[in-house]
Amino acid sequence: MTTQGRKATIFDIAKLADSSPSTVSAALSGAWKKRRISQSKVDLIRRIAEEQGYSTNMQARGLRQARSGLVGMIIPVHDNRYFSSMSQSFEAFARDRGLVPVIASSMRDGEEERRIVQTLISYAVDYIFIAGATDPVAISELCRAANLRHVFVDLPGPGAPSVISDNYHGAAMLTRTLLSRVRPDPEASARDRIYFIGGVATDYATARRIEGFRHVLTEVGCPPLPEQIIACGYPPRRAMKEIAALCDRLGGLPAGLFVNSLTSFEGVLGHFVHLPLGSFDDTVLGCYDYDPFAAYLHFPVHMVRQDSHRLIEEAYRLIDAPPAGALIKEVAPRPDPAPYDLCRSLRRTWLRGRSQPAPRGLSGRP
Amino acid sequence: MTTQGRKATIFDIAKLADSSPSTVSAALSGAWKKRRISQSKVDLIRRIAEEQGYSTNMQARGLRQARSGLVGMIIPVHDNRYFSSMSQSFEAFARDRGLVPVIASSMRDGEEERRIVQTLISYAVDYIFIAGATDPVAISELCRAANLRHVFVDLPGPGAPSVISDNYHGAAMLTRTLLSRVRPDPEASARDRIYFIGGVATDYATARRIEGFRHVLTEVGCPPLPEQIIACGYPPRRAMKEIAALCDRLGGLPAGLFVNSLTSFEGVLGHFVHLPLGSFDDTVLGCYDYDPFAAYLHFPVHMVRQDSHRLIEEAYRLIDAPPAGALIKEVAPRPDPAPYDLCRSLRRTWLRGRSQPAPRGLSGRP
DNA sequence: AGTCTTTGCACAATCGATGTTGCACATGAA
DNA sequence: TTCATGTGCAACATCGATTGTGCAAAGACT
Repeated sequence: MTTQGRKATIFDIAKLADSSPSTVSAALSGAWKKRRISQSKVDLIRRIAEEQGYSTNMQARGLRQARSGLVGMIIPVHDNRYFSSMSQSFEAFARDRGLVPVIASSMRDGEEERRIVQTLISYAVDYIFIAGATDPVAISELCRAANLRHVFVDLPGPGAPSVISDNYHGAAMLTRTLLSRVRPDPEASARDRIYFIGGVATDYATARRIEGFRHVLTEVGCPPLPEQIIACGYPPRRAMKEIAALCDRLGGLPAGLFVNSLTSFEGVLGHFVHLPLGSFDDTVLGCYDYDPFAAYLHFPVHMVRQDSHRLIEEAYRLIDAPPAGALIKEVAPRPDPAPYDLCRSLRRTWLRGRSQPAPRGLSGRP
Repeated sequence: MTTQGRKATIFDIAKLADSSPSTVSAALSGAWKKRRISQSKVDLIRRIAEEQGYSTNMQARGLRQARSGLVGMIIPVHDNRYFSSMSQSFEAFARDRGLVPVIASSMRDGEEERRIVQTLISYAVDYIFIAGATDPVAISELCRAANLRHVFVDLPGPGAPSVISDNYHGAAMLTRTLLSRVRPDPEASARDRIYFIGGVATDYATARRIEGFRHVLTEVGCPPLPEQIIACGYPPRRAMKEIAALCDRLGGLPAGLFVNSLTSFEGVLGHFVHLPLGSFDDTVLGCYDYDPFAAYLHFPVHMVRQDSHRLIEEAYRLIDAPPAGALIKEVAPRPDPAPYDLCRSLRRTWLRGRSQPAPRGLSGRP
């Protein structure tokens, strides 16, 4: 390509091809059949464009077409396996459609979230996904005003379709798993109960999980006391503080812990580092969300694996065929059974002592 | 705002303010002092714009100004703590500058990477960061042709500044840590050695880490044999296969394992699940990269913590004051000591049996 | 040959914002 | 009163693509 200062435009190509800008545009955009441009001219123009390293100026195209080819997605944070897996799927599906994904994190700040929506509107994104919305009502309003298609993921919102995990049944499932290792007893002391920690009680997802948690405990005759539910927000630091306070109150770790999210789990872990050895032996842990590393901690953790890929897939489906109202589509999560068994067996071995060390590293399930 | 079909433009605002589009533009863009627009007119225009829910059409502005306010970043994958932390920092710095971050993942596919660069160019991004580039030479060429500022991160490239981790010394440090638990012995059997696994040997970062690894081993009189270095690529699956094959060859796990990245570590873990109990007792693990959950696995892992925030900070610095050539700025990583001690002590306790269980959950360092 | 149709393309308006230019009016000095 | 100097703003060209319209030339048909 001619190493000029500026990028080539359709005008430059037109001059070189002895043709007009509109013809060049049609030839390169694929509209040439409709516009009856001859095959030979198209070939010529394509060759020259190639030589010149031409590429469409998307700002100009977008301005003219009142679209941008961008699709936005808002997530609370990037550095979290659940949301980063969503980003990965979101991006893959966007590329399949020839769209460019723009992913922004709100840090769970409602104002930041609104600013991001405004910005995306300014850039004329074709539609947006909002995952884990902090202020869904405001978002819906902004989008409606700008006539912008949108779908809520993970946390539902009004005035637009939502795709969410089946939090109620997922939580019930996890609670039952925890109960399989904690004998339910209505007379149990505070320390012998299961505690729910993390999340915001007014958030739909957290609320539904708490309902599931409560339902199962009630079912076995041990309805949770108010203090068994500690919805202290999502940031790791909060969970760390709360778990520390809880341990102080109880004189030790409780019999079971239902952690509401990976970020809260990070905080719980942050406290565990400070605990004396053996502290975890009589505690059973569950986490709503999956992380491949968290699944292999030095103490067993039951995890609920949300299918972020399917969440995103369904979200695209809803964007393509927008239903009228604020439909909510639920996607079932599944448990991740392997780690616990592994870890429990491991511990048993360690406790048994190493009289007959197993051969290192040869394959074979425990 | 008047609930029309379309969004308000400066023309609409001009009409309502009994003024002209250029005046509205100047009033809203902040250039009004330079253009001698009266304060009263500015106030009027601002009020009306607010009422109408006006927001600048960034495509039009970008077209006119030949800039977009977008900044791009390419990373290999989203769902990896190292890169997602980078995204987080990248985004924060971008917002500080009033720019909109566009983050894309290449899946370590050179062709995809080039397509992404082309796309970003089409959208007239102001500059781009490339983290963990797969084909840095091609990227530099594309950017130069489009006259696009760029910086390489994590993996250096030609023709532009680079910010990378001090892989050589980081790897040397990690190797020395591993050696503190594996007696170096020139006569050691294949199984009693330390193996390096993961990464691409021709990648700069991996190459430097291998150099550091080799240097330290050579220093203690045990230069690594060729088969001790298994640069099998980044995908988890590859590492899983290789570690399985290695275990089969050796009749068990080796004495030490230097894992080149988190993704490879995921693969290693994937194999460990299939191993019999007690397999890890005589193996010391190290991983170049940090993940908060991976730091607390059920067996000890030494981790090198790269300072992704500083990497990005330095990258922005280099973008702002672009040096002439292909300068390389190195940022020191640091070890993450806590987990190993914790885990080792934990194990000791478990092995000792539970004659006197520690009080659960009360604070106090091990 | 004359009319009609089809082919192949160029022209010009348009998207919304920016920034240069110039004009009308006001104020102050001579 | 006249000229110089400011002030406040509108007109217009521009960015690079898309798209509705029009118009020659070539071929088809009577």
